[in-house]
Amino acid sequence: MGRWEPGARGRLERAALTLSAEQGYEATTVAQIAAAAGVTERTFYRHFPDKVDAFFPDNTDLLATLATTAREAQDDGSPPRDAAMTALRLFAGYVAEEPERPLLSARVIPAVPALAGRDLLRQQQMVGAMAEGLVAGGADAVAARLAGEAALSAWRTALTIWRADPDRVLTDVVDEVASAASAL
Amino acid sequence: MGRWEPGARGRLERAALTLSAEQGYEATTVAQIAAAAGVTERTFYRHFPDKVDAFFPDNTDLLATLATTAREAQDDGSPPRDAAMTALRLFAGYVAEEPERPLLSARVIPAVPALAGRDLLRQQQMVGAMAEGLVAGGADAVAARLAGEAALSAWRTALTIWRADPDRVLTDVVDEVASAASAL
DNA sequence: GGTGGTGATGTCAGTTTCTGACATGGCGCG
DNA sequence: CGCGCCATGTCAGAAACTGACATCACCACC
Repeated sequence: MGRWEPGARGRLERAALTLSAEQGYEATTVAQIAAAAGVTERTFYRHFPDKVDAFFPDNTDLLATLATTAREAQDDGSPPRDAAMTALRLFAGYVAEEPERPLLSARVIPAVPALAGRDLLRQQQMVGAMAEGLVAGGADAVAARLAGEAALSAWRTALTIWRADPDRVLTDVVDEVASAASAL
Repeated sequence: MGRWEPGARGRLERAALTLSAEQGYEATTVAQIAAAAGVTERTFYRHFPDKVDAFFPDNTDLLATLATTAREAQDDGSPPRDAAMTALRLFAGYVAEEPERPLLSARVIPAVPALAGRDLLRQQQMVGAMAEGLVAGGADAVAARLAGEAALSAWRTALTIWRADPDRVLTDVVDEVASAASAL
C-alpha cells in the first residue's frame, strides 16, 4: 500500500466535523476540509462519495459485528431484547473511544436536514443489523425488530443523558438506561 | 398574485417523481425536471431549496393539523394511542387522494440514501407533531411519543400491505391495521 | 381606461459540488 | 535496480445551487 501521510481519511473526517462545528456546515467548503487535512479536494471525493458522508465513518464491519454479537448473546440464552442491548453496549464502547466526536456531531448534525436524515438512516441500518442477527439465531421477525428498536431507543436516551453531563463514562450511562429499560 | 401558468410547484413535483422513476434519480437533471414542468431551472430553485425537496411536498400545515387533530381526539376522551391513530387516519386520507404518488415514491426513495434519509426525517417530524399535540392536551411526554411512534409503525405496515395490493382503498387498510394494533 | 405596484418568472454570471481521464511519485517485491 | 501497485495530484467539465437584475402578467386604484 503506497502512502504519503497515512490516515488521510481520519484527518478528513475530523476536519469536516471541527470546521463545520466552527463555521457551520454549508459555510465550510470541501476545498477547506481537504486543505485542513493536507490533501486535495479530489482526494476527499476518493474517500467519500459526497460531502455528507465525511460525517459518518464507514460502518459495514460495525453492522456485521452488531449482528453476530446480538446472535451470540441470544445463543447464550438471552431473550432478544437483552441480546440487542448487549450488541448496543459493544457499539457504545466504540463510540466512547473518542467522546469528542458525538459532542461535535450533536452540534452539527441536527441543524442540517441532509445530515440529520443520513443519521436516521444509519440508526435504522443498525436496527436492521441487530434484528437480522437475532432472526438468524431463530428469533421471531417482529420480536427481533422490536428488540432492535428498543435498543436504539435506549441508545438515544443514553446519549441525551450523557450529553447533559459529559464527564460521566458513556458506557456507564448506557448500562444504567439498559437496566432501567429491562426493569419495565 | 401574478401568475402565468398556475401550479408550477405541483408540476415540478410530479415531473421530478415521474422522471426519476423512469431514468433514476441522479440520471435526471434539475434542468430536465424544470423543462418538463415548462419553467426554468432557476424557478425550480425558487420553489425548492434543493433537488431532494422536490420529492417531499411542503408539510408545515399538515404537521399543525396532525397536532390539533390528535389533541382534539384526546380531548374527546380517546387514550393517546387512539388519538394518534385518528390523526394518522387524517394523513392517510390526504395521501389517498393521489395514490400514484406513494407508488412512485416507493420505487425512487428507498434507492437513494439522500431521499431515504429525508423521508425518515419527515416521519420523525410527524411523530413529533402528534406527540406535541397530545402533550399540549395533558398527556405524559413519553406516553405521547410512544403513541406517535405506534401510529407511525402502523402507517408503515399499512403502506407495505397496500403496495402489495394497490387496488384496495388505502384508508381501509389503515383502519384494518389500526384495529389490529389496538387489539394487542 | 390608464397607471403603478406586486409577485412570479426569465436571464446571466459565478461558486460549489461532484466526476472522468490522465499524470506523478512513493513503496514493496523480485 | 527495475517493475508495478496504489494513493494522490492535476485538469477539464457537468451538474447543483445562488445572487443580482430585468421582465411581464395581473390587480388595485384613480
